[in-house]
Amino acid sequence: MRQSQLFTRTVKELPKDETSYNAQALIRAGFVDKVAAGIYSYLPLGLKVFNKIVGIIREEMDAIGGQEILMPALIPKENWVTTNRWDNFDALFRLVATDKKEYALGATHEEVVTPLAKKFIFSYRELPLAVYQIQTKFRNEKRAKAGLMRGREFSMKDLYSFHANQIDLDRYYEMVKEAYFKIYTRLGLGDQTYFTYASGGAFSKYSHEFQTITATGEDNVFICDKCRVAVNREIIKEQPFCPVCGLKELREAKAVEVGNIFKLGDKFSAPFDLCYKDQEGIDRSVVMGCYGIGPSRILGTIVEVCHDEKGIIWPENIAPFKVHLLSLKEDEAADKIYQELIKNKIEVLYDDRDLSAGEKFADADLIGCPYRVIISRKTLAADSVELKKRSLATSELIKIDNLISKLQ
RNA sequence: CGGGGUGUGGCCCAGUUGGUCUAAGGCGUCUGGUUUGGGACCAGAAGAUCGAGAGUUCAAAUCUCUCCACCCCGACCA
Repeated sequence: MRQSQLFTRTVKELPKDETSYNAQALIRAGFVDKVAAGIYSYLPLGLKVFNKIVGIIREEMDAIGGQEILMPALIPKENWVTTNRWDNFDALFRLVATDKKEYALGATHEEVVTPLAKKFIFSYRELPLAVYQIQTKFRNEKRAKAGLMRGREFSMKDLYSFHANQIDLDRYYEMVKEAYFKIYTRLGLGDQTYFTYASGGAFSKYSHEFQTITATGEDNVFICDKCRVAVNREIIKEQPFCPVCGLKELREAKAVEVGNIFKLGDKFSAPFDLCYKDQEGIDRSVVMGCYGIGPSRILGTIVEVCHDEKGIIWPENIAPFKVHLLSLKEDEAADKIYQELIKNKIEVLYDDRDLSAGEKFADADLIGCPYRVIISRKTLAADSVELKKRSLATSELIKIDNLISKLQ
């Protein structure tokens, strides 16, 4: 992508009214645009990152047998009435159409997936089963805040699993847990993300969260460094202790919830009467689990975790481009290298704009591609380019002929 | 939802004891020129119903009322 053609540009001034780092950086760098409180547009750079996050999540869901579907955002009132949530779900966006029919925008999809499963699950032979979707959720949060961290419209991967019994749910639950760790590791959040014991909310008496440690997090957790697990402060009665080893000396930290997994049991299969026939021909309730990850919140979290005073430092797996190629008044040579990178399928943002070096450096630091390649009179005099990792302070001169192999 | 704060060209903002505001400056944009390894410089230009509505007044960005939006703290958060 030639930067001269890019839809967005960076801005120098911090956006007014945004104090969270992720909102400031993503808006300044042109990744997102705020439409209203908690409602954002994804611009070319931001959408590239978003799609990569979603791609990683999709691969790991497929790997544990999840089958991708897409359910509607517009959900009829009756579905919510069945589970008593039409009146009891505060954050539901309810709406009345001109023909007086009532709907709610999907805040979660148990009310759709359970009746859906009822159409295909009849026998123990069809279990277990897992379907997931990556979709936009709508929740009328009392207070949207912190950029992408808590929006009214946000993206969510929600996986739902269906089992013949609790034992099989427990088995699959562990598989999902492992898959989630793989996801966070691939997203570059592995080191600071903890499996966390939390309250079950309206679904069940307990649940597990994945919490990423960052100062801007909304949650407080107590970490056991020995077991690499955490406990959410919300379930602590008197003194915190590690639920795995019992240790009482735990480290307190701010964290953001980047995933949540629940054992639903028959909370939803019961009201929708989702049953199967077992080997004896007896009707039994399907046992369900649900598992969520918010790609939009993940995007904001990564920016909170991965940045310095100059801008974002994208983990390589999700960077909008692998390489930011800067031409310092040497467009002819830079054009050639740009074509060479494209030919070798290396994602490159090419700063071909007629701007001063300082501006190009500042933009490259702000946008945060993992590798910066500079072509100038100085480097060409040595048949070289300057290669610098965004995460490091040092740079090196390397021969143009060696650039591709160095980047592959 | 309770408390606090803020709304002025595309962006950041000055001005708010009513009067010389015909609204200043910076960024960005456009034109011309000089520059080119860390957000360069000179000259010129375009661009504003001062969040919206109502009111007070000879006179409102400035005062009053109502409403709206956004941010922060708290509560809530399936």
